[in-house]
Amino acid sequence: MPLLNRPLNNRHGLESSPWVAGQADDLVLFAHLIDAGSFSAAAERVGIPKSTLSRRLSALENRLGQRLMTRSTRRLALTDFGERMLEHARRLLDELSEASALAQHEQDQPHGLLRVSMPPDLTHVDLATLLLTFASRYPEVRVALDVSARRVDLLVERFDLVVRIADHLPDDSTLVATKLHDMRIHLYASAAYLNRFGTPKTPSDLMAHNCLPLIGSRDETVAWSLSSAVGQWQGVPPSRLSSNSPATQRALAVSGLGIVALPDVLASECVAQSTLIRVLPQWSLPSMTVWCVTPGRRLLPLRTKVFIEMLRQSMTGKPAV
Amino acid sequence: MPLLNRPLNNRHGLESSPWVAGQADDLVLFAHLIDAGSFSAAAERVGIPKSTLSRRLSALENRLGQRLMTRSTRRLALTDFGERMLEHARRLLDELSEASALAQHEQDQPHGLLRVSMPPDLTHVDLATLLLTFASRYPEVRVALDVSARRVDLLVERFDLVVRIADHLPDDSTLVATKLHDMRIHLYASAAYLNRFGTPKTPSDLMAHNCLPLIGSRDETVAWSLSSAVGQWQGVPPSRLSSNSPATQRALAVSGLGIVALPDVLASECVAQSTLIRVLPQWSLPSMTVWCVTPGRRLLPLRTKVFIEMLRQSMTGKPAV
DNA sequence: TATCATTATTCCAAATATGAAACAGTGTTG
DNA sequence: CAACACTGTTTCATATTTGGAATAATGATA
Repeated sequence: MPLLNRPLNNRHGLESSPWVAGQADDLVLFAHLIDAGSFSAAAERVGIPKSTLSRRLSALENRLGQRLMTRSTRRLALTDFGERMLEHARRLLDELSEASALAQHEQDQPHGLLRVSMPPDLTHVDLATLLLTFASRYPEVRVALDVSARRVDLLVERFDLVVRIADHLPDDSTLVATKLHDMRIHLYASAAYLNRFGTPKTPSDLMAHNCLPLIGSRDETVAWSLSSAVGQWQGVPPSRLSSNSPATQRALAVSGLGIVALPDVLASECVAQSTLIRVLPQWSLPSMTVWCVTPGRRLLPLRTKVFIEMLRQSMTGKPAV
Repeated sequence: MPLLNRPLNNRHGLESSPWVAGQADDLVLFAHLIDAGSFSAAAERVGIPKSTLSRRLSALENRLGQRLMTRSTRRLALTDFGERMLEHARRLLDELSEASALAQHEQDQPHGLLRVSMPPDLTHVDLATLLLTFASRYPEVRVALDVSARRVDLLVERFDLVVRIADHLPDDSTLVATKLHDMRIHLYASAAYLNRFGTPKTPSDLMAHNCLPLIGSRDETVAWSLSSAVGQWQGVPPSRLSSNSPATQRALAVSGLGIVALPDVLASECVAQSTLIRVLPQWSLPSMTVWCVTPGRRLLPLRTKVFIEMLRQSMTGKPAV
């Protein structure tokens, strides 16, 4: 082991004392022992057998090179060395308790700063209401919401949660993608458009229509894959206008510019207002999935868990799986 | 388990957080990890394989219920929870370092208060010189010397060291008696006495002399058991004066009041000055042993070890066995 | 003074943690 | 842009630690 290129950024400037396995734990046990007054009492309080407690304190004394206390079977008397060591042990115990309390509180009550990134296309989620409800239900959580189409880096920007929309997400080793919602996608057009250009009866009829396809990340026009109980059809829809924003597509379709593929949730409002009409109602496109990307599935901050749950409910109307 | 009579003398008034094995240690490891900047560096600095470090930090996070940091293979980024936890972890590490430093210093340099109890009979040890030398050689040690004949309780009075004189010491499980020195005991009288009453030629002649026997703890006169190459003799010496203090006995003998049994070390000075003369020089009494009683043989404070060594040398002129 | 209730320690099979090497993934470099 | 150097994690035989029962020992009690 080269001593020369040893890292020098020690916080204390001094060579740090060598790590000894169990040292901190045993000192804490020592504090517990003295507080309890006897090995038996301390063992019970702490929840370990007294044999273990006895062995570990002997080991501690051996490592320290001195006795911490003189033990008769009936009485424990601190050595003066033990008395001085006890001060440190007590501070260790206190600090440990505070740390545990912090972890406990952290698990009990969601709080802290929740950093979320969302694509702008997620317009069918009523963000305003969602955030308002969230804020009133979890007053200790502040939310930093980033709405952008860019592919943010969860790690360097410290996001707790990134919402993505895609049919399939590349598997990342450190990140975990959870399915939030499956968006059923169907074709829609405005009544004005259909009156003018006619209503397609079969998928192949689409080739004679104006379509408003989604364009992918590399400007390629994505083909439409239609499927129904009858069979499948695939083709690149003829288009003169395309967009990478479903919200924009919807607006274009409402204006009567063509046939568009939209998630039901995004279209439902327009359908209710009759500004859009479903086209080829027996046929549907492959559903898109709303993903929720987090750093690891387990051990998420509580604020993240409750936010995800609220998102899921607002999108599906149902509680978690 | 009865919850009712649970001990209530918890220092915090609160129910103490449950003990988790390894928790304190792992938090310290966490502090080391962040200080080092990476698992590999921390593992090397701390002296454990990185696999162990990785496993233990995962376990810690599981117990805490949250991630402390997001790890890509190239970068470690603290969670904000981790950031808050780090404060506690750092304080734990600092406290542990101070405790280790205390133990280290304690082993390097004898210091502290040395509590010694001695019987007053140990007059042949030049205590003044001994203590003076000790004080100058180990300036960080203060000495509390208790000179008394009473049988002090090492444990409750917190003595580091009790010197006892006896032929045999009862075995105590928690205490340890080390042999410091064997005192040869012979008979002595003053020239004036021998001139007046004659010099005994055989042990039985003693029965016609004035003897100054030692009296035991219950005022019983202790019989003299004489032994020589020729044989053995035992008898209760006739006496009109007795004492429980060898120093007093010696003074009485010097004054010509009778024949006394004295350790050689106690008599040698008087013999050199011819104030005492050895009687029945072929015969000797069972030797008495100077014992050194300590709480346990190993893990004594350094001050105790060095004091015992100095005591041994001052009594025998030789270093330790 | 002898007995008793309770204490700390020791023993050893069973559970647990360890660590060298293999693995899988990431940012950098020529 | 591909090979590289180094990262954190996993694997699995090995070594260590654990804990229930037995032991040894003490102070209080009758």
